[in-house]
Amino acid sequence: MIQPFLTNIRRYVSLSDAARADLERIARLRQFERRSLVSRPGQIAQTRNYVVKGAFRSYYVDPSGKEHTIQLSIEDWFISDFHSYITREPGTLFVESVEAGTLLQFPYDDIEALCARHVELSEYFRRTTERAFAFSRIRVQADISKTAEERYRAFYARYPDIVHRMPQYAVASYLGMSAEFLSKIRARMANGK
Amino acid sequence: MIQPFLTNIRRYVSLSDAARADLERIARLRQFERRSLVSRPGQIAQTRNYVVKGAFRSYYVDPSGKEHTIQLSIEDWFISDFHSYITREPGTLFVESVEAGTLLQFPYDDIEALCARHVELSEYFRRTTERAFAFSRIRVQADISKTAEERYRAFYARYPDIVHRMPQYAVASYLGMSAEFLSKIRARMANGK
DNA sequence: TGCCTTTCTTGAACCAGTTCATTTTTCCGG
DNA sequence: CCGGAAAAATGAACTGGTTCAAGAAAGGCA
Repeated sequence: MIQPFLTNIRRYVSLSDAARADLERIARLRQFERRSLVSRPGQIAQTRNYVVKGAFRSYYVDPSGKEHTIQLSIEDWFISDFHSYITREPGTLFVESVEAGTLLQFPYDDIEALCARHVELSEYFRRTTERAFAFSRIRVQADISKTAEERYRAFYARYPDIVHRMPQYAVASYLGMSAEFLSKIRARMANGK
Repeated sequence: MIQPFLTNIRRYVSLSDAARADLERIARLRQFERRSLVSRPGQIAQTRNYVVKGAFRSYYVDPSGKEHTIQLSIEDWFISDFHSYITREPGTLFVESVEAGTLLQFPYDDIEALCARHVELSEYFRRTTERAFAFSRIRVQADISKTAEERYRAFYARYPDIVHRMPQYAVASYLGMSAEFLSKIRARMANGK
């Protein structure tokens, strides 16, 4: 079950047997039913979560009660309240399974200890986080001068599987528009384009 | 001149003499006049840039010619076209000095070699990037349900020095509003609040 | 110091996307 | 495979912020 994650790591660094054994020792495999909570606001996110199977999302409920989707993740991605995980402060996000699925969970303290012990793990997380950060910035930059329709089209073209597996209102709020407006965009697209 | 950067590093890891010496060897100190370019779209960002002195900003010029400020940095922060630096692809941002200032520049290949050689450097960049990523997400999340005026008030309360040192249109586009609208917000605030 | 370019201000018209309310469709659990 | 609840669609009224245009102030440099 840990194989896909090891494959992911090997795309960035070469993994020693010692590091692999240590990772297997700290990893916890956890199953989630459809629509169940991985973590909720107020709790400190204890683990980094790698998606082995399923579809997950994180969202923020603002003071007025509106939901804002922060992240959408399927197989071979991570999902968590990352700010809470990093700062060790109570979180602000709901993390939930959209479908039934499985997460590989890695506790914070264990990961920190392993990064200090194995350079390649430190390097793996350094590089992947640098990439994630760089790509999140490019995404913001690309979206900044797009209309809502252009954002949806671009997202659909790049991640059709995510669009199909997530509820439409989650996609809408991820793309920064109301559910109603996304519905109208889709209606427009279904007709004469 | 490299001292402030070393102090920054020591907030996260303990730095060996060997690593310190290696860092000093690869660092390049470079001066910039007011309003000069650090890098421009089309070029690959060759270095990580630490601000020793001055005020810098990066911005994107979209297809319609509109400027969007991506980052505002003063002393003890970094500034670069990070996506270009990480992916080694041609950049999309202008990086320029707002005031005369000095950057400490670290070439990509040298940093990669040093991170492989010294775990503490890998750990320093891993931790700081994780934090930067976590805080950038929290900022997006906090701003998502704020009006333009609330975003400006929050930014001004947290970074008054940045607001004073940067041109107002740069702050406006960093906060995702037009320069005209920020001007109106400030007029409103100057009057009966 | 004074000039000239850049930045900031102000006002009016406009619009992309929201909000609210209702109806229709989908889909899941029993 | 059916009943009910959640999700999606649709329409009408509205609004926070943009755009355009033009004048006032600021501030760097000769």
